Amino acid sequence: MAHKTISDEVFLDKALDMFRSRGYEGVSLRQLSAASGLEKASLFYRYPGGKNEVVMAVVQRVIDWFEVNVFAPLREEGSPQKRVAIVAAKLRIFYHHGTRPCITDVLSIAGGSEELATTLRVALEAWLKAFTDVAKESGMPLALARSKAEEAIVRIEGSLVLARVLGNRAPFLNVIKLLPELLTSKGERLPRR
Amino acid sequence: MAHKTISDEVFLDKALDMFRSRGYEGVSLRQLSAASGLEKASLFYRYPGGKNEVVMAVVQRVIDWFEVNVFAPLREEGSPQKRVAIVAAKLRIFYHHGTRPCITDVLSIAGGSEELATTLRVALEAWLKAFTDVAKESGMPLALARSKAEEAIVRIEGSLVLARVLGNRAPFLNVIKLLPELLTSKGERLPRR
DNA sequence: GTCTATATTAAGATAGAC
DNA sequence: GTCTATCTTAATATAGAC
Repeated sequence: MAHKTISDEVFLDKALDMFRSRGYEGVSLRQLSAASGLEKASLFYRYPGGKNEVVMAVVQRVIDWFEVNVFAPLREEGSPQKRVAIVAAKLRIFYHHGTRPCITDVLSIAGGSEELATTLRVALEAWLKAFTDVAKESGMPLALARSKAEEAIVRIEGSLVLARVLGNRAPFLNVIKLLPELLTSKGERLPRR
Repeated sequence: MAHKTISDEVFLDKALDMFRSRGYEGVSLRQLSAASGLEKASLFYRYPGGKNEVVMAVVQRVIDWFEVNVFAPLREEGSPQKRVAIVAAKLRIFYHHGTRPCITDVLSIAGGSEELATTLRVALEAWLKAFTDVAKESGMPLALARSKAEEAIVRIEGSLVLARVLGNRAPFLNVIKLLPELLTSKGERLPRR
């Protein structure tokens, strides 16, 4: 086999793992080439925009994953508590139980394109809105729901930083466990509209 | 003036600002040269170990700042609440009211030396210990004090990530404001030993 | 659609003049 | 103690063979 190939999905998963641990500036096309088995020229054939186009495809794949595994389940039937618990389990897996950084954190460090920064901002705002909506539905007034959603994401992001620096996953696992009680009011539940 | 010069303090402050916003891989010696007005060869004269030695000097300067402005004030006389409030104000300034990232977050992204990673871990553990000690002194049992200290740092780090991605400093300013009540028990105070 | 080969620019780093 | 000049390697990117 003189020529090697690799599916876009497998390639982007490898690229995701590299970008989320080393950042935009920390991943070179040579490294992407070595990890995928494809020559650099082949990467340019698939992604004519070069590294920026690769990282944008990676981020879009993450956004799609969040839509399916986080945003959609939060809109399903069932009690808000139950929906949040399901999503918490998904997030635990996405972050490999705290052993993988958040790509939004790592890629938001300057170096990437304006397009990348904007996409990350929009994606994080969507996450914030999804958490706010479920908290509101559990019975909280909007301002409180928004505040709890912020606190939840702040604590997920912050605990992943601690996990990376200290090698201690406990704070992350703790936040994931607390997520249902953090995001849903324990009082009376409002009927779903 | 054919030759230019710059004090170590001013140079390291410029370097700190660059490293905390762009990360280790995102700052080149050429950029450090341009920002300081010194040629690359002059930087190697001052820091023979190259970029790693520069970043280690930057980190040591931050550690020294924390010793003077965070750790020492937390050991002073006065109520724990008051001491934490003083330190909170210092931290607000260090992070430029939420407009500058945490260097521990940014530099812990892979790319730097093992020495750098170890130094960041030790520094963050010292911060955790300082917060744990003041929380314990305010009357909490050790396990609770440690948990509150973790939560405080998690929320500082996480809110700085949100500030960077969303351009919204409110969550950071909120955590800084909450710091005294987060880290000190509101009940009876134990007498200082 | 992947390859080899190459172009161009920038990276980290050093030698030696002043 | 800073400079100019240079070295070596690696970065992004493209041309053209297969």
